[in-house]
Amino acid sequence: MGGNLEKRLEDYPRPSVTVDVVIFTLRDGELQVLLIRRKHPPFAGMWAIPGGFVGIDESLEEAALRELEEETGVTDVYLEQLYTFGALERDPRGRVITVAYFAVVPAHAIHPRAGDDAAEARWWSIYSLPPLAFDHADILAYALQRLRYKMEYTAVGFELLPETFTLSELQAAYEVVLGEKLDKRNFRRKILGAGVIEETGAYRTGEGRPAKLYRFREDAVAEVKARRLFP
Amino acid sequence: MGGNLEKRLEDYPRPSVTVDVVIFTLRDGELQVLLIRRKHPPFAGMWAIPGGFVGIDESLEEAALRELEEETGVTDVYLEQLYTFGALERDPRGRVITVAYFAVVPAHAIHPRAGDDAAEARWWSIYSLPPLAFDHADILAYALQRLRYKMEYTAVGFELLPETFTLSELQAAYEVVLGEKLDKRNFRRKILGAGVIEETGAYRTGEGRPAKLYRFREDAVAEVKARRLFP
DNA sequence: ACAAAAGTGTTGAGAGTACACCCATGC
DNA sequence: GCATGGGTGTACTCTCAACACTTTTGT
Repeated sequence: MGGNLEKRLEDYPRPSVTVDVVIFTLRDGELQVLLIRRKHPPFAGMWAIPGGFVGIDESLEEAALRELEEETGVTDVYLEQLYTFGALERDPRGRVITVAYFAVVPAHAIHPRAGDDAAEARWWSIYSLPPLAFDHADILAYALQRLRYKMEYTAVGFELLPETFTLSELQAAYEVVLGEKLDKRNFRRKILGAGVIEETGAYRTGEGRPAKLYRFREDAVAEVKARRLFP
Repeated sequence: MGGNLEKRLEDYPRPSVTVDVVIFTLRDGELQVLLIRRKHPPFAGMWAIPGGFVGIDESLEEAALRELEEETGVTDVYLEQLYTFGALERDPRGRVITVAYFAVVPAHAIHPRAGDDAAEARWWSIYSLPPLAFDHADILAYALQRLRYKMEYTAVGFELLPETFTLSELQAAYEVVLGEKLDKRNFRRKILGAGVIEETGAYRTGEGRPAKLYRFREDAVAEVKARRLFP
């Protein structure tokens, strides 16, 4: 800001501020989101994106991480600010601005749990969502669009997988999120050529020929060299 | 949100919320931003990004448009939400969260004017900025990065120019923002091939051969067909 | 031996990049 | 007629996309 003040902060009416965290994972071969069922009005009994009020002594990111930890028990995952929604009538109780985040977590190592204010918490396929409270359908749609975009141009995809994985598993993850089939040879060439993964030396056995296991290289700079519309 | 409540909104401490608008234009062959000099503490006398408190009865976008109009007198320009900054100590007066926007305006048709709370308002080259109040240097750096990115993959560049322009003027605008020289023949081929501009039929005369004037085609869908990192 | 999944190369098309000269006007 | 900026084409390289068979294991 830089605005009008010789008045004090308290002289201006203040809105309430919340964070909402759209949590994505890969489960049962589908892209899924974690939703909670609201215990209290407004929209009691309806499904919603997990979130809550920003404490006066915590930053936005701290608030988002706290909500994420409360709902899933996980820390140290991919979290990114999405957008801030501030329409006047988005909350019937009054003026509430929400800062939306999105998180990408690996399906294993998660124990979703209902918070104090949630009657229930569960994963939903992005293709069969229930009606959502507030403007949460808009938020979710926007988050999904952003995730797909990020998947194409960055390395977020790896956040969906366990630490080691086979190339077929990686390809399947990309196919699910992007919603399209990919060519196996082209996929392998491109991923290996990008130099963002490395062999662990181990193999995964099962039906058919054993597959090499790979891991994501933390030091890899996943450069996005996209063709530009202009010049 | 979806959080904890049977309590009322008023039971939670509320932060103050502001909007800040980074306003870019092209002037004197340079990319410039509009800054205001603060009249009141904190940071009185220091330069800052224009902004102010969000009214309790206006949406975030309405607040940003209002600030933009107050500072420049322009309406109907490119405006996009940038990021929300919410670190605890960013404002010495207390807890203030700011939703940053960035705007791109054509240099003509602007009369910058100081608002009530600003002693002065003027354009600054992005290459020689004064020290800024609050965390405004961070906000500005982020806005610049986003503008450059958008320039490459979308048609925001046209927002910097008047309604009609020559291809050389357009190329110069791109070169200034991107900070690199572009090849004339390649630039022309690509722009014309994209089908986003059309001839007006008129010419601009001056020194040398007259240049065809073009206008941006409103109906043009500036498709961003970028090469993807993955697959 | 057979089922199942892993792994592997080549070719044609399209886009990007580099590069140098002629054209139309004003003075 | 000359200075000034406007306008034009071609060759090489690289990336993308399409496509089918061999290899290794478990049963």
